[in-house]
Amino acid sequence: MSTPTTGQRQYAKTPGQRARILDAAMAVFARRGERGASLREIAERVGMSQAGVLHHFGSKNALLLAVLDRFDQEDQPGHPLLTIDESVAFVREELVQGLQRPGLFQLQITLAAESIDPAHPAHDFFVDRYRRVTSQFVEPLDAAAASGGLRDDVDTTALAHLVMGAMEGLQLHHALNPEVDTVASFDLLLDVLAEAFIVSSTPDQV
Amino acid sequence: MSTPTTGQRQYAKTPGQRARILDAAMAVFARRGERGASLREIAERVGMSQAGVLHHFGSKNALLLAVLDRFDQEDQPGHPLLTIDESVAFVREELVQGLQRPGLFQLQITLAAESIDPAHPAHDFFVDRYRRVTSQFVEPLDAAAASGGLRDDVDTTALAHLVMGAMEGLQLHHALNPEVDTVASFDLLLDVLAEAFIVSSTPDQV
DNA sequence: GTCTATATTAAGATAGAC
DNA sequence: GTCTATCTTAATATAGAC
Repeated sequence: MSTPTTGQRQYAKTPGQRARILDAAMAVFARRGERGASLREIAERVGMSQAGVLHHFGSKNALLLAVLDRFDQEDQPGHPLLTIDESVAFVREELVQGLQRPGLFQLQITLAAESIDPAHPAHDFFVDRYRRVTSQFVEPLDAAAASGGLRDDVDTTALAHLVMGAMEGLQLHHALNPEVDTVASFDLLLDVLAEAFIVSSTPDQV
Repeated sequence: MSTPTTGQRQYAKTPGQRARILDAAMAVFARRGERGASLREIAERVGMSQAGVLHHFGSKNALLLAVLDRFDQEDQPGHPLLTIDESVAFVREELVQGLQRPGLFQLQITLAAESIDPAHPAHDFFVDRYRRVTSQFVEPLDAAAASGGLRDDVDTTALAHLVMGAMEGLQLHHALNPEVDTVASFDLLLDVLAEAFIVSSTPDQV
């Protein structure tokens, strides 16, 4: 029963090829944006024709959605972020990783900025994504505030937006000027915030 | 001599029309990016044909450069920024203005992100721009550090990048989610930084 | 599955009338 | 100065052979 002869013939669309196309699409979208990227450039990277790429994904739009889907997974924390320490460690690690895999952040920034346009095919995705990521960050902050780990007069929402905004803005600057040390600036922010807002039994703890 | 009859006839290319086209181009580039914008959409806004627009600027690329030129001017401080207070007040005011003129910041973010691609026509402009804006910020910080207004163990470059990065990242988030209060988050940052690094004779001063 | 060939659409740019 | 008409190019997508 491994290859049914009845019913519609299921073309495997070999997962291997799909993955290779996704890799290439991710890189090209990251460099050129969705609007600047062409199926031909993606196809060229994979070593096939433009029609070959479309055979696997049907349309450029579907390919974009598949890329966003995978991006979302790669970007997900392995476990739920319950404490501030975990959240901070997670985003900081993302920043460090980003230095070695510039493609991931570049994809994020390039597509997110393009997506400001409500007519952009990834608009809804990014609107939703930022909502999710924000709450993922606000929740540990609120929990900490409730349990006394954080000064209780802090606007946790403003704080979460600040940290996320700084992270992304720094990445944008870094992409345009590699001299920008994203991690140094981000650590500066984390240190200052910790000093100002974290109520800690043992001092000097981030 | 107001209209010389000798020599090459100088078509005025009425400054009024040029300005109207620039306005429209700025708005459309801000919404769609350079790659997503079309001369036709710009022309439609002005109420003329695509060929009419090209008559005034020659090419889409030239139009883009004209837009960047004007953007740079509108964004320039009226006077040199000598102290930290002046610099901070200036960028904060920009942020506040940005809420009422979303087009300006949207232009900045959208084109800057597109420009990460070295092949983008505005790449050099933004690389240069970030260099300039950064030094405009680092200089007052260094001056303050030298004169004792700032703790002298601060990495002023990292600090400048942090402030600029936060500003832009917050704008990006705001563009995708209007609930993001850019000014609130930015003020949070400024307060915390001032508290941590500014050596002030009178306390509580930003 | 992958190719070549082609249909279709949309873009920037040019030519020439008015 | 502005228009219409057209050239040229490049893109997505489809059809059909292998």
